[in-house]
Amino acid sequence: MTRRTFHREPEAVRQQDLIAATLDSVAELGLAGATVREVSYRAGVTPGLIRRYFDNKERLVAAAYKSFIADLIKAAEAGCGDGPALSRLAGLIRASVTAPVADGRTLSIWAAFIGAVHSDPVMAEVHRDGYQAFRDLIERLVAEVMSERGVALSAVEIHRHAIVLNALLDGLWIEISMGGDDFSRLDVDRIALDSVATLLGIDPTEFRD
Amino acid sequence: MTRRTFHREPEAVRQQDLIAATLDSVAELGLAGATVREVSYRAGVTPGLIRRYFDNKERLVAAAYKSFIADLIKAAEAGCGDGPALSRLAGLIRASVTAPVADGRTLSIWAAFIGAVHSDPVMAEVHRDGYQAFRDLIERLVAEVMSERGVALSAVEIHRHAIVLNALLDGLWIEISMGGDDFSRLDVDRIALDSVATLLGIDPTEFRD
DNA sequence: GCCGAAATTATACACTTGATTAATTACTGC
DNA sequence: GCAGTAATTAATCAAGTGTATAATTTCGGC
Repeated sequence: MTRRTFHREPEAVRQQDLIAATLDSVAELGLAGATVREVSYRAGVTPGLIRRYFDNKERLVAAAYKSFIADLIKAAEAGCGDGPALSRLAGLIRASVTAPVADGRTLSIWAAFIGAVHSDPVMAEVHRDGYQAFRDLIERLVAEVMSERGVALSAVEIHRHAIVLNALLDGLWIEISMGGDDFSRLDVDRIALDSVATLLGIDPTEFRD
Repeated sequence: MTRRTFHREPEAVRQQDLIAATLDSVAELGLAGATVREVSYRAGVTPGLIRRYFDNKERLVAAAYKSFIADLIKAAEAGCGDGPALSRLAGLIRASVTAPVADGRTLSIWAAFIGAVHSDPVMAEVHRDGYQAFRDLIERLVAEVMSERGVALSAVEIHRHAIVLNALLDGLWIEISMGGDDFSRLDVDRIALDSVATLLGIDPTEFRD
């Protein structure tokens, strides 16, 4: 009747492991499948341990969602790189419609969490922050692109452009991640870039880099 | 110790009541909150009764989702009316960004269900069918609009337009339903119509009806 | 009016869930 | 090496879940 062996981990590592295990559970089994037991099993740990690192299961889930959103935005921003605003915007668009942002697992996790946003205030806050960050990023880029090209637009016009671009990218992201259609990566890039160019009144050939 | 009184209902009515109660529960409490007891309580009925009308709770939820999707598509199609293809497309767009299609409750229900699509095959099928129906509707309209205007496009070009339009409408629908921004209904209509017109290469003023 | 079939209720069961607590183990500082 | 502290396990609990079944009530046909 010997206990299972274990080894201690620094707090940050264990927390990260638990969050990763939570995201794995959510991706494969949905939010309802991310039980304390399932998560702890995937993390190679005992259920009781979760409570030492997260007050509630609710907190754990919220932390996982926060981490997920942060990674998503980080990946999108990384696609921007640096250089002229136009090519940064192109990079953002490409990143939004390509893995790892646009892929089945990411969509599954997003879909699972999004359902909890409405009924859980904590999740709602995390969601709102992340969403706004992405929209601000787009709006800033649009503004830079326009000023770079010497096109004078009012603040509301830029805002409107950001709304439309954001919607288009969201929609494309969902469509692509769902994988119903079978477009090659090249197609996806061109469709996204051409559409955004058209919406902004830019020559698509120039926009493709 | 007298039993509560009750009255019998025809099968179709009871089924519809249970589905409506399920959707209410899902809208307010999320999918996890739509327990057998909660649903039966809202339907003014006893938990056990559900089993007479639906084999599983899973079946009940799937039926609710199916009904929800059907109503959504019906509402979108109703916005089309009849007449020239261009005005039917305009009607579809308006319907997509206006209540009851675009509103908080609808989004909540959609979000709650969408999370279950990945892990539940039955839900996946319902989802796929509804999604494809909407995309086909758009594709057909685009084709008609183009032929109506004497613009010759290949099948793949029309398909691409449908993909982009669908994405844009989905994205706008989400944004509007979330209600983060505060645009008036007029703004919403104009933004959606102008964007679609631009994407299709149509003069926006002509498109607004 | 009453009888029988069908709908509905009431109750109970087995299971899973998140949470709690005490016992044990691994590791750090000396 | 050793002691003490903190992390981890193990075991248990109460609450809530979906499901099953028997007891009741409603209501249409006669």
